[in-house]
Amino acid sequence: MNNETLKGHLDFLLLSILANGAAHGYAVIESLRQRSGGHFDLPEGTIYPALHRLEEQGLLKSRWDETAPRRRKVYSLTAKGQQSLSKRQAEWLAFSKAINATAGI
Amino acid sequence: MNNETLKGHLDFLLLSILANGAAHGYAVIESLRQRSGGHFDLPEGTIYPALHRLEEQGLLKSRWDETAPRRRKVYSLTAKGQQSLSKRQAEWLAFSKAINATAGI
DNA sequence: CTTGACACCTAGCAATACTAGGTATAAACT
DNA sequence: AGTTTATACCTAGTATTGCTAGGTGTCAAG
Repeated sequence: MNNETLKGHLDFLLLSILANGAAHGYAVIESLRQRSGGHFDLPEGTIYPALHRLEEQGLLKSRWDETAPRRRKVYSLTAKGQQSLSKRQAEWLAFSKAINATAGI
Repeated sequence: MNNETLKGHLDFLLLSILANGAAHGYAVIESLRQRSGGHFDLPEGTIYPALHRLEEQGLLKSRWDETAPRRRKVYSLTAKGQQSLSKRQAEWLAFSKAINATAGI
């Protein structure tokens, strides 16, 4: 909720969302909310800078969709982004396993 | 590893460790390493400030053990800490579930 | 014609794990 | 005897990052 638990995991979520197909920022927010069952209801000030970061790192690429009624910046995974996603998924599984083991769950 | 994935989850781990019995800081580091299967090999500069923070918040209490060959500051859970642990465990379960759902795992 | 949903953006804040340094004792090795 | 290693504590400063709080603009609905 209002704590810092998401830190370091947001990029993984964004890459996961975009692995299911290109999407613009606002739609990413909506997907995050729906697919997490309402758990991840994140403000724009969180998502947009994160998308910019990932693009700057070469994990995402974007294009402006001018055909839509409103201007939209559509993001999609690069090959490097796909690679990073696989790596991050493995890291997440190891991380959550380690937490569970440590916490005795 | 070297990323920020631990952020916001360390307190939960520390409370979990100390729920199994009082321990001093150096032993907590050792427990974290062992119980996580080597995944959490955390530097002292991470653990000591975190323990101080938790004590300041009233989740831990400490006493100096002078009987040991070297001086040791032994931490144990308070009632408030026990409560917080239960809450954090539920939050962790919800969080990891939400991540898995979002990532499609 | 104003409210709300859509759709983008950024400067600064707050929190936190970590780096890099420090002190000190006991055991083990050379 | 002297040096290294493991034990055991500490803190000032750094870097990253999610978020707050503001801003701009379009379009549909009331």
